[in-house]
Amino acid sequence: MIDIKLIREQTDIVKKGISKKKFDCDLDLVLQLDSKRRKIITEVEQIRAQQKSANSEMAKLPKGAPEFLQKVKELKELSNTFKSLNTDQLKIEEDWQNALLTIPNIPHESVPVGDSEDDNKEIRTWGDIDKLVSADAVPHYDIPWLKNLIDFDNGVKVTGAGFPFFKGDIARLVRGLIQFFLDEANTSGYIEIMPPVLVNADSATATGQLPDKEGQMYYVTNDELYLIPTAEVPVTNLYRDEIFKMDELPIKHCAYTPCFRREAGSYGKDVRGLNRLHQFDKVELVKWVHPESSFDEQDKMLAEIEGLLQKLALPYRVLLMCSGDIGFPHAKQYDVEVWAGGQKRWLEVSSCSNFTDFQARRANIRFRDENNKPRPVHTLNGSALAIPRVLAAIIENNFSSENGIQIPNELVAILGNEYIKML
RNA sequence: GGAGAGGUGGCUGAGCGGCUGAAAGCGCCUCCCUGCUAAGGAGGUAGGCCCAGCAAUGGGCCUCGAGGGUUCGAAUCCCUCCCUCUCCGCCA
Repeated sequence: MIDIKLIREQTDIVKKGISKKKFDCDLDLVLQLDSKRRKIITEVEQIRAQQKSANSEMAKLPKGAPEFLQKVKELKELSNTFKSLNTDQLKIEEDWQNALLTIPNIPHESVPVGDSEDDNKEIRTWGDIDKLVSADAVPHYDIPWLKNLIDFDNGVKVTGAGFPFFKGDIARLVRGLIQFFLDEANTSGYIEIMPPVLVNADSATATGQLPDKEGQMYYVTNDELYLIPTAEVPVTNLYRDEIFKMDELPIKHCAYTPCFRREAGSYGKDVRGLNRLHQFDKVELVKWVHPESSFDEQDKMLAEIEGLLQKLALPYRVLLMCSGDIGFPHAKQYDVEVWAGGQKRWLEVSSCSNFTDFQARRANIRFRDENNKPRPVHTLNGSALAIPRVLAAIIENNFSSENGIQIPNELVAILGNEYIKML
């Protein structure tokens, strides 16, 4: 969430910031509830202070003495006043909190203003689409013999649409990609984590999935747990309620997890084959950094992500997302899209985001600054990378009807074979 | 899943209705002493919120797993939930 003091003291800046995003929220309501809240807190505290001092006077009197009983009577009245005021206070604070939770993060000044994905800014491309991509390229879902190795039909039977089985060399390739991405992250100094894939509502709220994306997560009603849509959720929450020493920052973690997304309402042409699954594998990078360095740290992370695609020789482009297209908790976001030569389109394989202090405030993750005072850290994360679309790009870009699919050099060392042959 | 025990500050652990935001010890920080180290001495060491102030800071309120309840008053009594430990059962 945004610092309430910032909302109070620099209302115009905050208002201007959130108006660049596309989320419905009512800043005036927050401010109105905030002043009601502060007013009632002052009243309640006055009563409380009276109660406390009368109480300690009474404690010195002999029990049952007339003066004692007199005090009890006096305190009874104070107590009743307190209780009714306190009820009002709790209600106001709850409303205030809920209103505040619906306010999105403010976009950074470097974020282009825009309404939709059409306003995103392409900041660079890498690789030669004609040179790096096979001339035989076809969409991966149009390669008949691959249906045995990427088995959607049995996925439908066993679970439902969007839950394929990977088999044989494709299963091995998926495993190889996970290992390659984790190894690269380790080399860059990210400590590896294997987190739980179910989280509670507190965790989902802290990272911003709740209340914003409630309907996008699978929910286990019996135990009131959510299946994670990304490793970001459990990994960021690892340090919920922690206070770091300044010299402990930056903290860097990587994690592989399956990710679960209901993708409600996103039917259409983009969902074919591997392009959009309900369950997919992803390696995620998460960093906790000093507020002053977070945008530099974000650029470093982006470079690490790009390095992965370069090593796999997959052409890609980097987009700087516009204010209307970045997420609820985001201050700045880059998307990295790989070229899928068969479909002849870009597929998003990574999102590299700076949440500034927005998540840290919700999750109560802080560090001690120069004056030893706790302050929220900045949190960042980035996919490195989402596997199925990388897989799609490898299949499509490296395909030849003669040799099958050529495995990128970096993965040959892990998997042993250079090609996935036609069955 | 069943039976019992328990959840207090960075840690160990006392308190079991008012004088306890919390004894004592450990750890950590500052200072003193000291040829160095060790030992010793003095003090300090949770977080949040509200008010005043440009700020340093000061005043107040809240927090003893979470949420309810009893009471003028709860870390302390009662209820519900969560978690940990021990034993039994079950099981990768």
